[in-house]
Amino acid sequence: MPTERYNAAEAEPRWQKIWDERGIFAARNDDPRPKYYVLEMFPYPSGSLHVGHSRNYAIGDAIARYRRAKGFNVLHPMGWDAFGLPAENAAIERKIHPRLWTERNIALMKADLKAIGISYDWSREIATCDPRYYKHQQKMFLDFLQAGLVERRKSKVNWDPVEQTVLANEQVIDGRGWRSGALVEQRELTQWFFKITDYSQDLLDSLDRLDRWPEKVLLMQKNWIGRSEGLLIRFALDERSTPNGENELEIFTTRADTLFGARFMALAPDHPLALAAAQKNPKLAAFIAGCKRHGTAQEIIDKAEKLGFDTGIKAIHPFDPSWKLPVYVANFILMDYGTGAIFGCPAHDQRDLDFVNKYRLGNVPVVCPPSQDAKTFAITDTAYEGDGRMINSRFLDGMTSTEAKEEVARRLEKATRPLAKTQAGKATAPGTAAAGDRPVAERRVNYRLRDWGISRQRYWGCPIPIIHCEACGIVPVPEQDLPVTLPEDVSFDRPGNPLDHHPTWGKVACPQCGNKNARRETDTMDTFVDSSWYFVRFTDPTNAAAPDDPRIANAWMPVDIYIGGIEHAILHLLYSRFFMRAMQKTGHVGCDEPFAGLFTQGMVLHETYRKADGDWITPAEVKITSEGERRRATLAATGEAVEIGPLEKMSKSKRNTVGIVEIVQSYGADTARWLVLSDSPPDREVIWTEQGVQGAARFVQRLWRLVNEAGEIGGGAPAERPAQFSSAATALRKATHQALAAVGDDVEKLHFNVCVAHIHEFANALTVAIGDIAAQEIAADLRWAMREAADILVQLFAPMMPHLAEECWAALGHDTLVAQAPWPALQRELLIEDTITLPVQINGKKRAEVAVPRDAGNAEIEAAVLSLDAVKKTLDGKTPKKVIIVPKRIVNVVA
RNA sequence: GCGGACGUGGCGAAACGGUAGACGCAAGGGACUUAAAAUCCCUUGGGGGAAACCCUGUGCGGGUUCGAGUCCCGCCGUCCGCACCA
Repeated sequence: MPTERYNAAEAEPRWQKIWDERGIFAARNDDPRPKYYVLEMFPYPSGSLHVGHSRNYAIGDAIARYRRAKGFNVLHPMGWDAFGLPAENAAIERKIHPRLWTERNIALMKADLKAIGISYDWSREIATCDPRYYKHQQKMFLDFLQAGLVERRKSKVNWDPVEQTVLANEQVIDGRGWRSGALVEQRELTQWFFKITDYSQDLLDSLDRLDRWPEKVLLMQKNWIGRSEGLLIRFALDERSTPNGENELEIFTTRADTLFGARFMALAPDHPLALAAAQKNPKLAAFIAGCKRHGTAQEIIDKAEKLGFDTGIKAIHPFDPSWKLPVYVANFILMDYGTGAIFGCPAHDQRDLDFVNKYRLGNVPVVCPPSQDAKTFAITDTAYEGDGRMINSRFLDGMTSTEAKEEVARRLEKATRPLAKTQAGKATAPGTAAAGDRPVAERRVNYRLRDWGISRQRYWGCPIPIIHCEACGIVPVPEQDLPVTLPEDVSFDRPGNPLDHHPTWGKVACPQCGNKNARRETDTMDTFVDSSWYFVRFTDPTNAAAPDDPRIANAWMPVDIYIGGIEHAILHLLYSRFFMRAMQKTGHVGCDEPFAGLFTQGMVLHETYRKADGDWITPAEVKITSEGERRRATLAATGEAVEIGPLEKMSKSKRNTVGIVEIVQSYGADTARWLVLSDSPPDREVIWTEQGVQGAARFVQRLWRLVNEAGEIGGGAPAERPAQFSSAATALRKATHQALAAVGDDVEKLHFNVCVAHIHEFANALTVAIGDIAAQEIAADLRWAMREAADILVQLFAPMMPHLAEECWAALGHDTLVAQAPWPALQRELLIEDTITLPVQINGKKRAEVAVPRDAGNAEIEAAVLSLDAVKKTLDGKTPKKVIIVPKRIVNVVA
């Protein structure tokens, strides 16, 4: 039968149009079937898509289509993370308005997503730069403010003096602004914060409930939150030595056991006591200024020498009033962790040891490692940071480190000292001032997690709905005035925030007192805010009155499977988890975890190509020739030699991308989708090669031929399932149902590469079956089995190659859509064999096989095994020591 | 520095503690073609053998087990995350 080649370029748009016209991917909120919410991280609309981007959409779509077939009411929406800096950069570089640039990119990328046939419910499309979206974000900001989850306070930021804007840490490269190249300054700015630290413990504890998240991500979040238990200790200061009579210094430590090894105290350069001392000591002031100049680049921190400055202040040891400790300002103490002050125990902390060795302060070991003799144990240039027995520690001697920590805490909790006259360092227990005496120490849990600063001095973001009034202070924009929309007429011809320069936008009357000279907040929100709740908005995307309808949101949420890159393992996912809690607290939703399941897909890699002059060349411009094992690349247009470079993640900068449009036009979307799902486990990297594309394209054609051949044989089959099947028909049916069982299992586990292998196996089996019967008269039962095989084969690959599947489905005579067909019912009885073949091991090495009835007892199996020639030969008449029979798996004879 | 993951043919990879290398790619041989493409068949971890088969093999060294790619301990290597976090 001459079957024409499958023409993807013609067929794919035709089926996309039919899906679209029939609206079959629209999810209804009132559908009674069980829900399944599958979501791929929405993209930033940077331009057009390349096949590297397509992988997470291909994964998500395979899941969505499979779940639909399994009878779920599937929500599979898509939108645009549309605010952000690149739009402003485009405005500066190309003189195009950020909104126009963004809208144009959305149109381009939407066309790409449609061209690969992802089954989205486009009726729910949202863009975060749409006032109909950010209006609700502003409302929630105000709700959070009222609920005490938003704070305004001073904070240190990286300030680019040329761009006149705040830079994120990752925008600071070697201490310079990534665009301007200007030396970045540390500045104090008043910023808005979301109080994510209110939820530190909850965000940590709840990780245990996220049993469908990758371990790696859970661990990264746990480390990021960074809980540590310790002791907050109030050291008395010798008032005669302090600049303004300060008499107390609070420190945080996790190693209270090493208190008798203390040699010095150290303050962060921006600690209040350090600043107070600097006022009276110009040399100290100069030292502090020097510390601030150092950037935050990791290389610098790594190699930076531990530097300190002796303030002359003396601290008094909590267990010995006569023991005075010098107070230094040191460059390695961070103001925003703990209290910004420490006691230094050099013998048991490497940084402290480096410090004392520089300033010759000496050390006293107080923890003796189990393997060492207390009498001779000494520390020179490597601190011992492990556990052991206490030495040189008075009443702690002989205890373990753990016991000593507990003993110190117990004693210092009971000890009290009068309330500080002048507090040095952070206040710790507000409201206890009236009580008079306070304990010298408190047990304290500290977290690495910091509050989330959301202020950005940018135009293209969600305006913060606040008005500053000289009389009333901070005034929320009244709800009826929301949204606060961005002005259209802005210019980007000078540095800084265009909203600041706008002649009229910032001027507004105070909603409370009517003061005409009030001013709008000109900071906009971090774009991570936009992406922290969009998944809720998808449940009710056109709701004009509220961010969502809690009844609808609660029915859909949480997202059942969220698919995206590992690069979002911390910030986006942590912020979203916080935001759900804040939305729950303010009555917008009823659950706290947004994503029940998470899947982080691997990158798509491609070779890189470079000309002699160093310019990167795109794969499309390169011609590859092979001479035996060697591959050679030339520039197709000129024949110029091109160097083949290493595999890299597809990226614009290395130009090693393959565009969606070009691949869809030359091979079809299904080929591309198949390739990115087939070669590697989806959480690992996959390599895009021309051979891979050709292989996938060949398989597309092979499936098309195979289905047509099987369909022709199955064409004359009876509608009803025959009562009896011949052995050939039964064998085919077994192969069919084995494939069905395996593929279903693979998709559930998201093992798409194994799933692909099983489809290949089934295709191979079907090819053999067709070859075996081609010449014979074909009985009705075999025809029926062949049609069943063809139908199921098509349904198995339909989630991954949906267009080809529709074309095949139609060719098989169906007048329905395979996208709407229920998943085939598995006939388990076909998976059960009457006789099973067990491998037989002798002393753990496979030596033979034995065929036994499925329900054979152990005695019967043992007898069969012992009668095997290979076994008899080894045993040589002796009785085996043991025969291990693992039911339906293996037999091991121990000789 | 701290934390984690991984290490299997020429390559991408499979393998509930139970027959290591499924499936694909590449390579080689063959069929069909005037020829090419497409398609189909065969071979392909290493070593031995005419063959049946045998030996060996999952980074290295130990251990647990009837049985280890898989579990435990110690090395070596690669990758990732965090990082002056007291």
